[in-house]
Amino acid sequence: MRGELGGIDEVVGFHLRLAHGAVLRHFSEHFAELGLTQKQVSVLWLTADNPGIAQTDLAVRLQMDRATTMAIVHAIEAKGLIERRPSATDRRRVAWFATDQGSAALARAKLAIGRHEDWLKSRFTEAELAALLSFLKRIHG
Amino acid sequence: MRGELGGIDEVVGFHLRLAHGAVLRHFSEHFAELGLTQKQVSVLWLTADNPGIAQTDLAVRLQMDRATTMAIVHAIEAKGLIERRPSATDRRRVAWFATDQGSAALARAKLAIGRHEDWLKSRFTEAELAALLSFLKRIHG
DNA sequence: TATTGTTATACTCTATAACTATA
DNA sequence: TATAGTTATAGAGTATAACAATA
Repeated sequence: MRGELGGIDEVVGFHLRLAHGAVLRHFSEHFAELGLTQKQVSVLWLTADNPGIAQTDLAVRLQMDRATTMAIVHAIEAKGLIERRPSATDRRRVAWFATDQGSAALARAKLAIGRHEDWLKSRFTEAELAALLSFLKRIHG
Repeated sequence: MRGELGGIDEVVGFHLRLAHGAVLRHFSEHFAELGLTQKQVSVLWLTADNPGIAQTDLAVRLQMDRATTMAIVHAIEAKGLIERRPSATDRRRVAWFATDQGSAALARAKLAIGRHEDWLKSRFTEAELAALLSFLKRIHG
């Protein structure tokens, strides 16, 4: 029944939070040697796949505030993994590109995330995985 | 295929993070007047449902570090929503109980969370919801 | 020796508000 | 007026390390 609440175990948001925490914990514990957080890898990955992307575009893709995006972009810029160039058409914008070092770091990160994803996916059949992915996309729009 | 990674959109953990963020954002934006975070409500709820629960038990149920649990427990203790009593059998332990004020706050929070959950659940059929819940539980164990 | 609660500390993520430069 | 980037600031959540009291 919708709209009725008994114990906290019935709350979908509760289990979503625990699941997210478990996955984040696994990533942090197993891939600390990467020197990159999940979020930093996301920004690096999106930048490598979309050369010249601006911070506002990254913010939209990652559903983050502009200021939050700044902090993450600047953290991986400081590591030398991405670099900025002025936009040719709009001088307010900054175009971001992965450096060679960034591409190499991303390749390493993808291997780690591949193992991480296999650990996560091992619980599910292919059909279940497709359903889960569809459900999650429906939640975040 | 497992073990292969193309774009970031194929990464389950990526969508889990976005979904979690979207739900957290909806809760924060719509129920700021509660004066309680999701996490604080969780602790209050578990305490009300399990009178005399200890911090370590809360930590296990919420998959948190003891120190992290402390911060949340003490925050809602400071609001007067839960109170401590020494354990009768083990003097190291603290037994936690919801106060009358805490029970009232929890009742209000449950109404808010009910609306929040309806917003979340509106995307799914009953069968899909059962599947989603099962998947999430499988992830966090 | 192990467990419970505690404190100090630090890092990540998140957001708001206000500012500058540009459109 | 609106947008892009920036900075300052603050709060929430997370974790590690070390300690005292108790088991």
